[in-house]
Amino acid sequence: MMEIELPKVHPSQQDIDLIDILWRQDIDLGAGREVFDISYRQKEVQLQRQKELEEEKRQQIVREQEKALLAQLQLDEETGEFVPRSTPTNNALTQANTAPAEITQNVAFTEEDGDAMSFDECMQLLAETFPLVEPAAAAPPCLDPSIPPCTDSTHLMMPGEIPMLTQNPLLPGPMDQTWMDLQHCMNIQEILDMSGYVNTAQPPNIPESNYSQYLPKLSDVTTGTADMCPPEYMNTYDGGYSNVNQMSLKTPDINESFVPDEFCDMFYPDLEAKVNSASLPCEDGNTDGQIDELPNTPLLKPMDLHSLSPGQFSTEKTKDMAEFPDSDSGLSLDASPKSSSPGKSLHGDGSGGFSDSDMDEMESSPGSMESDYAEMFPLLFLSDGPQHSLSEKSGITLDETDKQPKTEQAEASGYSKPPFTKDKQKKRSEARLSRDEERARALQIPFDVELIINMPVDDFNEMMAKHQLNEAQLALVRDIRRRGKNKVAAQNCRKRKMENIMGLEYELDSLKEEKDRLMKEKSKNSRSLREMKQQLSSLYLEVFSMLTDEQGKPYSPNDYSLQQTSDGSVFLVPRVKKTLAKSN
DNA sequence: GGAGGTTGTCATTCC
DNA sequence: CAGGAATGACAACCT
Repeated sequence: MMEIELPKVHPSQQDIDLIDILWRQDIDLGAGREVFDISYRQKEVQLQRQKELEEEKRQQIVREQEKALLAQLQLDEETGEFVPRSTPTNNALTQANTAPAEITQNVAFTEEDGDAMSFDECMQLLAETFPLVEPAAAAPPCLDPSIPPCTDSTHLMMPGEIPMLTQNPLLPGPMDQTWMDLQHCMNIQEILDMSGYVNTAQPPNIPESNYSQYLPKLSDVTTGTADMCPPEYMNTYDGGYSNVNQMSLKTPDINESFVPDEFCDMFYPDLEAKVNSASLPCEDGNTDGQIDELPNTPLLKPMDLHSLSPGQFSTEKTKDMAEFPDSDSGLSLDASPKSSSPGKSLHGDGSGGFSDSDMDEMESSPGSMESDYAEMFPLLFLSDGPQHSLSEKSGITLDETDKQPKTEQAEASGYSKPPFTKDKQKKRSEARLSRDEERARALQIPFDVELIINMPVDDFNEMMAKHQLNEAQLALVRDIRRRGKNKVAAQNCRKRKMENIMGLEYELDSLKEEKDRLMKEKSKNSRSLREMKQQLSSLYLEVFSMLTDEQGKPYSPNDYSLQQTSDGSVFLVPRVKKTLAKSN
């Protein structure tokens, strides 16, 4: 389309230019919209949320696992029914990993063996002792899918069969915590693979690197934000998950792991989500790849190539000085819009002062000051070998100044795309940048503004010392540097602020979802517990109905209760005696 | 023409 | 102490 309108003088060269321009426009467009377009931000946020959701679910799986394990152990400590063997914590954890049937087998009355157990306690014991009665009691073996379901055998001990779950979940540091979480996740994956829930093993997600931690330059701001998760935000979540994990270890919770359906609900969808989102890191990689594919911008502007000798500053320079008396002596005071207005020029005559809009006009007019100045005030700096090496040494790249002439060239030659908002803003930005450039030129400062801003301070000072600038020039150069630094800082600050806001919004959403999830889980557990109690109650009564004394009379559940000793045998204990023992 | 967003700049604080 | 990052506030500009 566009080529038709072009004079086909040098088709090949034009094609190349066109490709280059379009390519740059694409790059600019992509980067600009990523940073500034709210819809793109939201997409990025959604992407990030998806990833965080996976992370959360993965942590949730680990949490559930640890909860399920420690719930049993905690149950011991709270009720005193199950006396943990005098083993180290690891052994206790190992025991906790065994099936509930084994736990039942380990049941031993404490020193209060003679004490009465509550009805619920008895029923719980019964439920675990006679798992055939109701499915809920048989469910615990499904707690850990890696363990073959324990049937009616009450004398099976498999302490060493579950090595992966014997790891101490309390980990020393955040890195180790993250790594162990990943290991847990992998283990769960393997478990599910073995149990046939998942077909393919999913490699563990590589811990997300904090892309946002490295945002020192505007170019990074505009290009490196495919992953928009703010670092503070990510760190907060990392820490938060670690905390939750450790806190969950102290939370006894039996019910949620007892129901096989729930088990499947908890694990399978998450892993599925994991599989579905496995391509996310690749996207990041692509983004990075794009960044990497960006051409290494030359250190110097094309304009710089026309460097002239210092001696070429001649009468034209003075004429130009007269034309642009906005040379505000380099005082930062003059940088204020008021002082830059014609009427308030420090020079007082107001004849040559120009406002920002004036400068915009001058900048936007074709063949205007930009090129004129380039000819009139070539950068002396470039004729200076040492400084060049300095800039190379410091790795300074003048991206904006490198791109700017290209864009102008494209616009001038009719290649320009439709006027995007971003373009206008970019133009405005360039115009603002040019304000300092104009001042620098007006004061005959022989350095590029970008160089002044981006140069390391040592090199900058060296350069200042080498070129004997007057006070006004020195002040202006320092102001330009300060403003340039501050401009980038302000951009970063705003970006950070936006990321913080988005992160907080996401955190709020996550907390709401977590609350809903916990509420549902609570009601589900309550329902399950209620059903279990009913089943155990009926079982208890059924057992009592089968017990008779010497005369063949049935025992009354009101007068007797069932208790189980450490060797698994069940005794009928009179309730009166229990009450008395308790009172003691 | 006014509201809201964007950007640059200044002042200030902190590291 | 200088340099610079961070940030609130303000103004100019744009949509």
